[in-house]
Amino acid sequence: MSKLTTDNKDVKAVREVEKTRRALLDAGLEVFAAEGFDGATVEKIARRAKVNKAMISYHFGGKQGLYKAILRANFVVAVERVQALRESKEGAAVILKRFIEEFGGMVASRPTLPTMMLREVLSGGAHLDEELMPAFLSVFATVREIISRGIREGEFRSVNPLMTHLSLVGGMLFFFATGPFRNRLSREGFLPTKMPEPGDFIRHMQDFAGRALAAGAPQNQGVES
Amino acid sequence: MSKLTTDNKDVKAVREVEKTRRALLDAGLEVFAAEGFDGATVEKIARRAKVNKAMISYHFGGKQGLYKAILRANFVVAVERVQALRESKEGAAVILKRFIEEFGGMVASRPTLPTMMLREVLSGGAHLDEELMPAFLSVFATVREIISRGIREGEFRSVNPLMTHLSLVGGMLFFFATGPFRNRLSREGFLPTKMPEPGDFIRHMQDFAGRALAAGAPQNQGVES
DNA sequence: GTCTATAGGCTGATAGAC
DNA sequence: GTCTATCAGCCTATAGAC
Repeated sequence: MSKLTTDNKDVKAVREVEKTRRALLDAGLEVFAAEGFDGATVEKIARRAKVNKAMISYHFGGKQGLYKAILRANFVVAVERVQALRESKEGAAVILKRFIEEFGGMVASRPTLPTMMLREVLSGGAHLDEELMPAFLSVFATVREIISRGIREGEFRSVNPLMTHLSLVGGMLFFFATGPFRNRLSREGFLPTKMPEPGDFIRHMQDFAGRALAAGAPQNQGVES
Repeated sequence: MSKLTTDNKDVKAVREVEKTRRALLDAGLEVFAAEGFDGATVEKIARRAKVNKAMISYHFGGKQGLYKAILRANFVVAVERVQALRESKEGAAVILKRFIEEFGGMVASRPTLPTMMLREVLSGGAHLDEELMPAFLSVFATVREIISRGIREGEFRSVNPLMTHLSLVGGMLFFFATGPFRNRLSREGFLPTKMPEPGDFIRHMQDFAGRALAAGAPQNQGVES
């Protein structure tokens, strides 16, 4: 930041700085996900990051700045991974399965991300500015596009892409975001069932969506009302 | 509260009291849903209820007391409606459809309730004590029971009831809780599609789940990996 | 039961030393 | 870049008058 040229001393300094920035981004993701923007305190984040709390203002311009930086940093990778699916030449059904799998993989490395996304949507996107909103929406738009293409090409039956995408993404966000809650219930004996693993749910969702979207008349829907 | 016998003057007074209590419960539901427990302030709630903010402590023992009272008041009706489904003698497929419909109807009268439920789950049930937890869980348990019964009686294929219930309830909570966000997007021109009505989504979900759970092999799943 | 005024605690931000 | 000390603002809760 200080000079245009970079000597060895600067490199070392930059590395140190990046370390505290990274620590704050990681700790903030955890705490914001667990307690929400208002529930989280800068002191708790700093403590978890093992960094002085004044560093939050110094590096990110305050609590809100850190929050937005966290969203930005995590969305970038999410958007890139999903965007790649758009260019696949395979059938829509295959791409949809792969999207569900990608989503699960993304979550595996950052389990708290779906919680942040869900909180953000619940608040009406209160912290999404003109820069973040497009990235946020592009993930959703991709799903709708896959579905539309599947309908056009005859692989899927004629469903409403928006509602289908909402039930799909909603179900997945819910599953992953509520993991901690299920664990608590299991620990306290409220849920006797054995807990499903992320991989189990991925397969469940692929199967569930695949059958729900398959072209052709249903074989058995019980009763038609 | 003051006497065991009740004369006319008391009746009138009780009515007045119930009015402010009710106003606070209603206003609190809105504000807590929109901003979360930590984001909401007692002053904002009192202002919306057109009541003095000291009344929150007087009637509910504070912010937290009001919050729990809101959860309790709303869960009672939800649990009762869902519980009734449990005793139905009809087939599981029909009951499941009816549950989805009931859920939609419940939300129609209180659109902010799913948001509160979702926030509660995201926080790991931070505000659910020994009294509220069973009510909260009974709604979820009912869905699992319907699914299990459908499998046992051969109407549904052999799915994992917990994961199925999560994708179902998650999808619905997500749809209803994100209504305000979708409206914002639509207003700002980010979502060109026309907005789906609650009734549209109910039908979509009934169809979606019905096909996904139908017994028998799928007709077209694209590719089996 | 309702309202006003105020106490008391906590939180985010920053000035200034190193 | 990092840390300590401090401050100003906001928020919940309540004492006390009506």
